[in-house]
Amino acid sequence: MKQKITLKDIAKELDVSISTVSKALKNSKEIGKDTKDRIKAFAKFYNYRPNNIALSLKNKRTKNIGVIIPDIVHHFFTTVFRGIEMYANQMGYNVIVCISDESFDKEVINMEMLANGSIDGFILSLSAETQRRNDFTHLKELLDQGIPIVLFDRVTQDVACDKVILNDIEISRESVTHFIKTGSKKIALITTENYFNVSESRKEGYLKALKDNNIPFDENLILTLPHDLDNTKLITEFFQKNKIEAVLCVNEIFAVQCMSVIQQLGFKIPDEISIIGFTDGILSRYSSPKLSTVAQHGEKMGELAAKMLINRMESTELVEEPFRTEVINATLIKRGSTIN
Amino acid sequence: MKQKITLKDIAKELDVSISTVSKALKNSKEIGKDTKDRIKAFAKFYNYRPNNIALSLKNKRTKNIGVIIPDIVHHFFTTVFRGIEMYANQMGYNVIVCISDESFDKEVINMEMLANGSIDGFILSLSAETQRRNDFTHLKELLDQGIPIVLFDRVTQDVACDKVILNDIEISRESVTHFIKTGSKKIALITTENYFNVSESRKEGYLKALKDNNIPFDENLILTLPHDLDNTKLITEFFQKNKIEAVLCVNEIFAVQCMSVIQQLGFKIPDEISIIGFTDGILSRYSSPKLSTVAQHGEKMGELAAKMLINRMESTELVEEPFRTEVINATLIKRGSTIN
DNA sequence: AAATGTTACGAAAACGGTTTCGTGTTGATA
DNA sequence: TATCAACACGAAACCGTTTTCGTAACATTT
Repeated sequence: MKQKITLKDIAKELDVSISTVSKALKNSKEIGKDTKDRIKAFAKFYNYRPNNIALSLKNKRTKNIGVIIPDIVHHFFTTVFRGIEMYANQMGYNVIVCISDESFDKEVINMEMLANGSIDGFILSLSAETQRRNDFTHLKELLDQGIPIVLFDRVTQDVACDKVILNDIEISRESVTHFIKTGSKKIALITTENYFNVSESRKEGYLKALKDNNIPFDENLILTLPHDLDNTKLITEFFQKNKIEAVLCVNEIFAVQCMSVIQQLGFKIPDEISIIGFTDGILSRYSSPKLSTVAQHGEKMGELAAKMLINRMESTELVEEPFRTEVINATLIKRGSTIN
Repeated sequence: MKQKITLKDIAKELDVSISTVSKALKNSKEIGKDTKDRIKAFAKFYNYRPNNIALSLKNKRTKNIGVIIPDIVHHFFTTVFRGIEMYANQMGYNVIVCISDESFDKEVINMEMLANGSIDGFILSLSAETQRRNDFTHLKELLDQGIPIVLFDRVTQDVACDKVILNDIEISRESVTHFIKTGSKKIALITTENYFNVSESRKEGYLKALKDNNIPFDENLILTLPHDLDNTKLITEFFQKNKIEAVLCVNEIFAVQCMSVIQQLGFKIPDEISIIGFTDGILSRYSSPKLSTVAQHGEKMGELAAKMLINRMESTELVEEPFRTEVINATLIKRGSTIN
């Protein structure tokens, strides 16, 4: 077993001081040419690499970013993560991921663990439970300790930090408007319980589009589904009870479930019923017909979040720049489940 | 801004030495009761937490695990990762993820970065390019430096370390046997280019099942598809040219693409053509009919990998235990795309 | 009273780097 | 020849812990 070589080893071997070795390897002009050459050659031969931990301790920065996401087995978060990882890596940062699993406690514990020196900053999307409890003291404390945070997608107004969000209101307004333009009037919304601010925003856009086009709002055309269950029955009843011409779903799972039900009931997609979902994932792309959907550009979102965080971490300004909230523009991808 | 408090701060404030503080907080009986109480109270009040970096430097272990996966936007890897994260977290480890993006260079660079002190061990699945090049010197060097590695799924015999794999051969034999038992004879295999040892294994199981049942192997019934393209045309031709009664696909994307094509061509699933895919992901569960598929139990695989790694890292044995290769038993989930 | 043991704490080294400052040896200048 | 930079390098502090070892003060034993 070849042990990793340290400055001390090199120093001893070449009979110079540790500081000389350190300086030589950084090409300091304090050190004479021959000494430098000797040291460099030796270091290269033994494949010397400085110890990251020692550097972190000395420099008081780790070049690690902490990412906390509610769920990794989820297309949107996965793409955001990929965006973060790519940009961070490119900038010489590593990414430590923790999964909060939608739990407040896990979110808190993970963040506190990482905050004790393991990372220089956080990127996170709030867990469902955190949003429900509306308790953000853990975030505030970390910010207070000078650890920068960037929130994405599931954010809150209650903490002052950088944020990246989707223009949920606007894009769902646009989607519903598309339904209306293509002749639908009875437009349904299938959503989740509303402690998610994103569901809330999507509903807001839905209502706005109706209002803009003088279509009366019908409470019965909104279906709220629990997460992760087989909702086939509820959806079937929903479509049997109501004469629906178009439906906006807040995620792609609901959307494909709808498609199945609708086809089962004998309606033609998109001629009789149009569908738009959220998240341009694998389901949307491989369903038949292919699902029209709102692309959330997760990768772009992750990249932007990472960029904002790294910017702030590396900023040398004495006065802190004001916090920004950046908006990623979602786009409506029109495929086979809508009349285009 | 509240700066994090250190042992030194406490020592100065309470007018004792740093060592006394350290010992008091660890409840050492070297320290008198009152001193201990004073220090503990103070530490608690100021919410003292030891600095992870300093601990890492001192203890020569980081409690971090490096995970290198080829692609995160991929159901199987995502579930494996979740398994790793859950177990690691539970054991007090954090997880640093790097995405190799199927690139040899990224795999090498990322591993070397992390190996310089950032992590205590690796869990990885080889990138496609690494498998193609058959170059594993980076792995061997790290092992040689005493850094433990656990390979999962995409492994190689060329490096001596712990491994976790799926019983690919057996499960695809089982799947094809199921086709045969339910009356199919003309059984196709849709696979990827074979530098993936997993594809290779699945093909082997396929062949074995045919042989066991005295069904002659027909080269024409194997379709090799490039990755990530729209393969609809190729698949359509394939089904038009050959009279096929059942098809095994090495992933779920191929499987749903097949389903679409088959339905388009007017065949009934599963009555005229049966399908089995690999990966029990979102696609399989929400297709119609629901896809019969091979569940790879990624989470279990990840958990096992993490367990093996942590075991080895924490082992105090002087003689190293021999390397093990553990096999995760995949299961065939029979749903609507097969006759059951 | 001397020897010994116990208690309660501090000094210092160590982990692996970076960086500031000091200094002995040159060679050039006045 | 005395003075002074410039050069080339080393000593030591520092980052925040843990841990070994030393020791002053007091108590106990013989």
